[in-house]
Amino acid sequence: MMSRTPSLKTVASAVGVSVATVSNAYNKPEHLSAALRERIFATARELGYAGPDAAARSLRSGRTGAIGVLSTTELPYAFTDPYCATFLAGLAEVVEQHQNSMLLMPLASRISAAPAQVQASVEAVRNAVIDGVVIDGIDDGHPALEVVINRGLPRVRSTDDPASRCVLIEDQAAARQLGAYLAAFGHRDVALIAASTDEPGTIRAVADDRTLYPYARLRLRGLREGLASAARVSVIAAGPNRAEDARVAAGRLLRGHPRPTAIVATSDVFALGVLAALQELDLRPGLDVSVTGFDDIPAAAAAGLTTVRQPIREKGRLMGRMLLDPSLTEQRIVLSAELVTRISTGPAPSANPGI
Amino acid sequence: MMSRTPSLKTVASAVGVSVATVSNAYNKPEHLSAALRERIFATARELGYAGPDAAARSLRSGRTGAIGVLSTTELPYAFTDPYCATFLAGLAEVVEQHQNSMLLMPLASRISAAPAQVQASVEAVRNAVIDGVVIDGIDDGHPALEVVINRGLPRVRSTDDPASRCVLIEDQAAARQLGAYLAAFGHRDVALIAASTDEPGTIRAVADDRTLYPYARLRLRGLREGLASAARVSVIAAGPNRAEDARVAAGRLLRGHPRPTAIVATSDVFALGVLAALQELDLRPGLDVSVTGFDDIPAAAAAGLTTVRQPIREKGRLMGRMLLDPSLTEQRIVLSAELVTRISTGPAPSANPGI
DNA sequence: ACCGCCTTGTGTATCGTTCTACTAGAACGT
DNA sequence: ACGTTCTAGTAGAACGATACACAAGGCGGT
Repeated sequence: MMSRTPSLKTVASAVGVSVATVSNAYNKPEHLSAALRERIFATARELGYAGPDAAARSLRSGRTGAIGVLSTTELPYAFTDPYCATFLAGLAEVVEQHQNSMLLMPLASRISAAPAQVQASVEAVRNAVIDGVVIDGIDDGHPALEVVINRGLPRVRSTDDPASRCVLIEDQAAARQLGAYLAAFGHRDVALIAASTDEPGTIRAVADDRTLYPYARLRLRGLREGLASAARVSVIAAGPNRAEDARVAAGRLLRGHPRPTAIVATSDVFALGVLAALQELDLRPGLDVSVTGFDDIPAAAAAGLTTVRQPIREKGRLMGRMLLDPSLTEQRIVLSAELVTRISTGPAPSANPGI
Repeated sequence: MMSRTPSLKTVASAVGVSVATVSNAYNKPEHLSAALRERIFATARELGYAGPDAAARSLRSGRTGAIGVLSTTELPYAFTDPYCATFLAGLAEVVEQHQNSMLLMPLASRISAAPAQVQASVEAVRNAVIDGVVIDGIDDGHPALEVVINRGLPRVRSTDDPASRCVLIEDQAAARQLGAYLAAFGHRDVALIAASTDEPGTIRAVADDRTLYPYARLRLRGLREGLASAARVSVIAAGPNRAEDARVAAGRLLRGHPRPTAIVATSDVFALGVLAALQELDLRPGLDVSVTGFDDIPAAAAAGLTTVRQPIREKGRLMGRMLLDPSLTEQRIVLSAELVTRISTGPAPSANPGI
């Protein structure tokens, strides 16, 4: 009886009008008489026609009503990572206001490690039916980014790039301030626990910053500038942003000799792991060892963590607006970050009690 | 020079082969010689061709590589609400494994209140270029759900429905157990703070359960069954799931007379708000007033909250697999929930000290 | 020489819309 | 009567790919 799923044509011939008219009934209701429009909708309902096909409509009209999201945080962790969840929430506000949907695409950040996964994310971007992309923290040259550029999709990045519109947070400047603050407290031996594209669970000292996530890299640079020659910085790459990895990494650092007097983490999530490690060893944050984070997630205040506050949600909102709100024409917006000092930092312990 | 964005045809004529061959180069690389394939890719790169157009491909092939997500939790809160974030994380695991993307669509849960918003979400579902939909907690009859059904999209629901595949959690049974547990403790006057489709900030006593979210409704029913005739239940609808609203609602309840001996919340997020209200009034949870939640989010354990543990992440995973993994053929899966008793509950205070 | 089969590649119909340009007729002012 | 403008609707060409059936050539077996 029913010959496949009905299309515009089916409805058109059932009603006895042209396909264009049926199309207009859905898209320009004011361009045809109310009577006919109702007749069309009635027949459509009767035939079980659910409105114009989405793919065909996108193909012909060139619009899709969805924007893509590409983030360093791997999909399953995006929702539980406080930074990323806040960012997405800000973005979602704007997406909702503009009656769009958001397409989250899987992304392999670990370029070197998993070629098949990288290929998968390239495919995902290639096949994504979207009007534009918000790109949070992907390195220049990432194949998925290349596809976005090649496709000519409007894009907004959170990484400085003269070829793209972008929303930046003054990461590096804030980290510099943090470095100066620690230097003033007399810290001479600082360890940085940095998020990297290594497998979760990986913990290794690194000399260069190549495997670090872009944001971690900026923070390391800023920290070095702020500390200047006051302190030596050792860098531990500890996989993506999981508290557990930071706890283990900090445990090793704290048992090592000489013990760093300050541990800087590239995120609050990491810093909370560091605090856990201190507690296990009965060390007092701010007195025995200073600890700092980044982001100022809600849990940071509760833990008394010195950190750098960033307008994460606002960043999400602005990136969304750059894509969806034509009245926002800026090419490049810089948001400032702010050092928030709490009890987890203090003067470096004066001397090594062991000597 | 360059005549628009290049298409398959452009590349085909540049290389001197048919369009079908270029298409094959991308989709069935093994069906043509390596030499030719390379030549095609080289030319494509040269012309700035970014691979087959996503919309056209979806139209012709009928596949899109994305699944839709429809949730009662409004988009901006989806990421910060612990229940929803966990659910999405589980779903995302599976989506990533199957190399799909996920399309989050805005949804107005408040059917009655905002016709324009409802219309917007209907449009979003209509225009969504997806292969299937995961639907979490939407009521039968919601217009957006109707569109999904009409479009004939494969769907998985978390609400019992003989016409759809579904993954259920034994909400009601667990709530019944909770009711019996409270009854055994001698509670005679129980207040339920329930998530509703009211505006955030709304707090009102309700007689019927019509405005409650579907999950809240089930929990109320179970609770009533478990308490049976042992206690009277008053229901407060407190808007969507925000701790702050529950704090205010609980404050009113606790200052009222007679004061309920137990406050049941339809989620842990709510319950944490209730605990905050107790603290403000110097009341001791489990001694002066018993408090229970639902979900067993991480913060619940820390707060000593009696709650019902649900396999939220697993539910997300299973719903994803039902859509994407052909080897999972069940039509209906029921997951069990478990009562977790902690210090926030105890015997009802023996008598009203005022008398 | 002949058959079948594999490999590599080709034409072309088709997916279901929206867009552009156009028309028939009514309404209207002069 | 005539030109203009408006309304309600139409015809047919895109949009950019993939599916399907088929063809040319090489090659091995009998």
